[in-house]
This record gives sequence, structure tokens and C-alpha cells, in this order.
Amino acid sequence: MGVTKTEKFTEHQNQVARMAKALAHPARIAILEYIFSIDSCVCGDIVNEIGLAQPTISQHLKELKTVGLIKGNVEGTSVCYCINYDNWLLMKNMLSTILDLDTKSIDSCC
Amino acid sequence: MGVTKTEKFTEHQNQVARMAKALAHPARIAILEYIFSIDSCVCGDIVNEIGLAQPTISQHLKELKTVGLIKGNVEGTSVCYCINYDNWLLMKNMLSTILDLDTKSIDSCC
DNA sequence: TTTTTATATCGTAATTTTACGATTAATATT
DNA sequence: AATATTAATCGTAAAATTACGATATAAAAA
Repeated sequence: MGVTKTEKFTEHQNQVARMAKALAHPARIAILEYIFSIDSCVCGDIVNEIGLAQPTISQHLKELKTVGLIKGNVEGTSVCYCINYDNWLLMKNMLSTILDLDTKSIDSCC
Repeated sequence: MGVTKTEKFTEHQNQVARMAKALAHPARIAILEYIFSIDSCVCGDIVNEIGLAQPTISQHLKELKTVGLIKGNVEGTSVCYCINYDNWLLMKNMLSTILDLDTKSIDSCC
């Protein structure tokens, strides 16, 4: 198999998992941290910043773009990536629905 | 390939990604939500709650246990799982280091 | 227009993930 | 002791992920 049985779960559970998955690789964490760190658009220098091959970075950027966490603007021969703030907030809200479940629970066993 | 180049990233980036990965499957989200919902230990009924085979659930539980988000106590023939609150908080702090990067940034382009 | 530069896409290999039947292990019940 | 119950582990198939060389694409520079 290797195929997630999406239909067994709620739309919400699938979405939360999908967001978490976007963050589930150190290269994508590094990319996001870098975009945030320069506080503006990023162009090709992500490849230099992170020591992975250009097609690999391009692939990770695509994944982040697909879930909507970043957006890219073509600027001449290079592409300028930046955070999609609206979607970033949606993602945070999405994730907080599980992350903050602890605040409503009492550690009653184990 | 198919192997993540862990050595190219910081320990922190790898840890954040590792935590996100634990949440990156709807079955694990469902399991966590369920454990929180009954506010106490869960035993085998997770298998009934979620429509996946017993070995599959067992495998997901193992992953959650490996990253430390849950712990299991043997109680007779069944095993009682519950949230590891200390590690849950550590995980939240870990994730918030990227999730909250937006609060320090100004949307300056795109 | 040719060449350079920057990025995306294609193809593919290695690995990991997901899923589950079959089996094992460990305890409880009869 | 024999049987039933519950969960873990084994083995394995299918699919997804990660990585990258080669190539394509598109715009800028020469």
C-alpha cells in the first residue's frame, strides 16, 4: 500500500495532517526560516543558503507553494518567494486546533 | 535516494521537522484527538474508533510513542495510552519557533 | 541573435511510509 | 491446563518521498 486512507478521516483531520506534512522536512523548515529572516522576498539564493541541489530546492518550494504557505513572483530570470501571510495564519489556526487540546484536558492518568 | 540529508540542517530544524512529521498523518491526528477527548487513558478501542486495521493503528501508536507524544501503560491484556503532557508542551514550543516567526516579520513584499 | 542566468520539469534511484494478513506474546478467563 | 482476548511484531506489497543529473524554459545580457 503506502496510500493514506483519506476517506476514513474528517476533512479537518486531513487538512491538519496536510499542513503538518508541509513542515515535516528540515529543508522546508530551513527555507521558511530563511524567507522570514530576510523579511522580504527571496530569490535564488535559497539554493546557496541550503546545501541541496537546485532541483531539490525547487521541489520543496513547490510543495510549500502547493499548500499555500509561500507564493512566488517572477522577477526577470529569477523568482521571488515570500510567505503567504493569510494562509500562514490559517495554517496556524488549523494546527492550533490539536496543539491546544492540552489546555482543555486534565492529566488524569498514566 | 529518498533519504533526508539530516546533516545539512541544524539540530533544531531536524527536531521541528520530526515533530511535524509525527502530526503529518490523519490517523495520528485522529488518535491524538481521541485520546484528548476521553480525557483519560485509551485502550484498544482506538481500533474501533478509527477504521484502520489493528496492526496499522499499532504502528501509528508506536510512532507517536517514539517521538514521545504519548505513553502506554499495560493493564492486563490491554494497553492504556495517554498524552505525555511534558513532551506535548516541548513539542508545542518546538513548533512555535517557526509558527510564530510571522509575528516578528513585516509583510514587505509580493 | 547568441549567450548567459535562473528556475522548473523530467526521469529515475534509493528510501521511507502506509497498510494489513499472519503470527507471536502476554495476560485473563474458563 | 486450555482457551480467549488484546496488542505487538514480522513480512511484504504498494505508494509516496527525497534527491539529483539532465534537460527544458524563459528572461536578461552581450
